[in-house]
Amino acid sequence: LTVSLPEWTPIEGGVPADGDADRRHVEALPTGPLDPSGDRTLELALRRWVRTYTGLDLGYVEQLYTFGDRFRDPREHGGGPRVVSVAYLALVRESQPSRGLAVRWGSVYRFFPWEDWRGSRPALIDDTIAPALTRWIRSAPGEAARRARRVRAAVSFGVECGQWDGERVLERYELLFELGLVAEASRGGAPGGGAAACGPEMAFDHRRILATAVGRIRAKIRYRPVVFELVPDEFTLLQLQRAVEALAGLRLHKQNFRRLVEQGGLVESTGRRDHQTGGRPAALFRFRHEVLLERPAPGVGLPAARR
Amino acid sequence: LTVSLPEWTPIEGGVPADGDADRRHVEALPTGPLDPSGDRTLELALRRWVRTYTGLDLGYVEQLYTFGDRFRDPREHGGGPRVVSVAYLALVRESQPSRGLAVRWGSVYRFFPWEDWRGSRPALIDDTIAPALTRWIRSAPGEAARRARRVRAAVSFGVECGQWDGERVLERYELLFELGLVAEASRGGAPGGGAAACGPEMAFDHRRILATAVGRIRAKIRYRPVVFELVPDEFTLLQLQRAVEALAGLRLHKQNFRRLVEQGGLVESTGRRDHQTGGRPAALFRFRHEVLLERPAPGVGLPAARR
DNA sequence: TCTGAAATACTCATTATGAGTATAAGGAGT
DNA sequence: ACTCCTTATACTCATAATGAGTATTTCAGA
Repeated sequence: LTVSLPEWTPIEGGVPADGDADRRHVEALPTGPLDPSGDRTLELALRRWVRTYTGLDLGYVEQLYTFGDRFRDPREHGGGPRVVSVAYLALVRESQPSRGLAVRWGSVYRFFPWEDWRGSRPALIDDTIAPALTRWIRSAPGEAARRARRVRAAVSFGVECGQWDGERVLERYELLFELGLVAEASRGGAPGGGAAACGPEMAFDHRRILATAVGRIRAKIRYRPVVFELVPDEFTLLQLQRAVEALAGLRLHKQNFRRLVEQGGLVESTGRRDHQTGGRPAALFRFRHEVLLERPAPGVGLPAARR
Repeated sequence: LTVSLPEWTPIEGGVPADGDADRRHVEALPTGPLDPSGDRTLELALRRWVRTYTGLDLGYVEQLYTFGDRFRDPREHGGGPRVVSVAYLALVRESQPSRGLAVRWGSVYRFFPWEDWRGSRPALIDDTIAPALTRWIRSAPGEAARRARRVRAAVSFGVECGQWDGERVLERYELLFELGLVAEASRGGAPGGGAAACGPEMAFDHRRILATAVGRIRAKIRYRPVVFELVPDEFTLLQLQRAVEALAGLRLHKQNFRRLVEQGGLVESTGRRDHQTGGRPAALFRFRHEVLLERPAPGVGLPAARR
């Protein structure tokens, strides 16, 4: 699961001029201005922008969210205009932009180490986050506030009751922000100090945007067959499973995944096989587009929770 | 299921001046301008606007979608500015705005008669929509286009395979728009003529916005307990069911609904009973907030589809 | 006290899900 | 050719969730 990262720190409202090149580089999402008299729709404007600056022709695109808080661009403090950004989420197959113009791919989970449970429960949670949560709960003013904080910690991180809801990415990020555990928190007036305890800093509110995107795609995968945007036309079931796992941040039961996807009519065999697997060759499958006609919400059904 | 409708036709970017009062009234959603130097967040701006113009203090609010097509406000043709609207969806209990300042409630299904299956399969579908779809499919240029249209009709309206996906509200609206079956289609250059065959006209692209909202809330109800925003603090299970049915546009099996909501831990009895039911008095329930701690996605689980 | 109307309680078959065990089919090394 | 390692694939089985009923209870009002 990777995200496109420009080599330059984008300035909302424009691709940076050469004069900005020596500014401190902070990781950021690619952004660009909207030409009001330009494209017919926002989505077309986005596609054109991406084609221009990365050479990539986007396939699957969905509008994510519109971010319009005051001071999300700190230059607003100095009299700069209020910057409202309409964020889009695109799924692309390429591992590299076709003609990478100052853009590269980077792992999403580098910015959200606590979201990747594919190996095991991330150590960061027990080492850093849980103690900070406990302190935060204890330091609440009054019993009612303490209860509220306990509930919030439990819902977001599944402490105590042992539930982990993969889709609450944004809630977790915002809690960590308040706890001062993400680097950009010190900018916003929250109790800073934690510095880069939980992943590297991102420009402006871009980590919030990315958290929104991860949460959205994790939810979507359940009821729309969007994974297929991320695998080649022909794929083995394990490839498909790995893609789902990357999105969900979870390991899945291989046999059940196969049953789900095969008996659910999501894929059909091509008859060919892949011999690069290291073990028994795997059958190659393709997406069955007809499933869209048959079932209202054909997703890949992740396990509801982890205990 | 109702929607707030201003008595005036809103002008994007402002509450209408008195001079506009004699313009032709077209049904519309309430809209207002964003003061860039005003509220801290878009949501706060929305809440303040609604409080000012309707006296209503909104509870549940979620950002819906950002609409930014060119010419969605036709005055753009005459040199007007490009209007980008960030739409929000709010759920409110009141049946009337507290001090209804030129705003009233109206049924959503008046604008989407084909979406209400609570009684039975809407006659409009067989009488008007299905024949138009058939003509539209037949008139496609070439076999490939004809197949594509057949697929689209089948997915959206569940013709042939008999599947009805309640959440595809927007897809259906857009298809009817292309078919010229909604009144506002004639404005957009589509083959007009159908006039008000499928519900009354709405201003600008407001019916598209409303369709987006209905689709969104129908999806959301499955995995978040949002229905409770629409019923009193204490309610009978039938009241709750009626609220879900209004959103979903479907009749539900009463006994199974009870089982779902009761054994799912979504509600708890208050001990009191409602004697206004006409039959055996119904127990009054309240929402169990603790369920948010226990389950990751506590929705009300509608039946997947209708055959 | 009868009756209609709803609420509530059960039943039952079917399907979906989570977690395994067992077997098959390749490659690499001997 | 044989062994071993690795991955793919096929089954099994208990449990939970779902869809569709039937049966019973409890009220208000005639």
